[in-house]
Amino acid sequence: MTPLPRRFSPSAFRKPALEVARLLLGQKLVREEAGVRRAGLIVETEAYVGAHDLACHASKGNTPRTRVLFGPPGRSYVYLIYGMYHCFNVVTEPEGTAAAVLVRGLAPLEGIDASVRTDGPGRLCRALGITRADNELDLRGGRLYLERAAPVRDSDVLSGPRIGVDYAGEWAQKPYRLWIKDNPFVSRAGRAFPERPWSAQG
DNA sequence: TTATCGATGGTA
DNA sequence: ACCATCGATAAA
Repeated sequence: MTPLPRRFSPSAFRKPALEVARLLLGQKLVREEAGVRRAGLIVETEAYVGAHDLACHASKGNTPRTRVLFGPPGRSYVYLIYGMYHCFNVVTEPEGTAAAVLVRGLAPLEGIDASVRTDGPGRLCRALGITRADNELDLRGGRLYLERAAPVRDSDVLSGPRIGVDYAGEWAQKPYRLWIKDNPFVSRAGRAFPERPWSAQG
């Protein structure tokens, strides 16, 4: 038996963002720069399901910033938020369809000091050194990539509304935020909101 | 513990 | 003007 490839192929991401958001839970995000390797397990994600999703940046159209969302799956979408922080996404769906998964929480694995927090989309980018220079990267290789790691059971996955998208009307209420139950590296921002088991999600 | 507020700059 | 955030500070 040959071992399963640890890298994901782009076809793993050529599917609806909600499926990819589920797939990414328990997988490993790795950053290598100047011979330094930093990595963590993904414990919290959010799906931005397409241009019709008013919370998705692609709903503003194909612009210099959002063009990567309309491109092929399996690439990074990194943007600056509030002038100070970065958010890391994985582009999903076939080329021409714009969707992505935001990574919101990491459990530190390698090369991250214990005093550095990795819960929250801005903090995890800071911890790994992800910036806009990492936008539009093919996540199979190079200095930023995903690896197969720890499978997560459906019974350990919860879902709830996405954080910070109140402007998106009814889209703000959809349970497109997923996280690993009881994991300490899940941001606490969504705690006051209703949550439901992934198994009830369908 | 929760609530509020300012920092800071790309984007449209 | 807005923003897929964070950290400091205040109040309780």
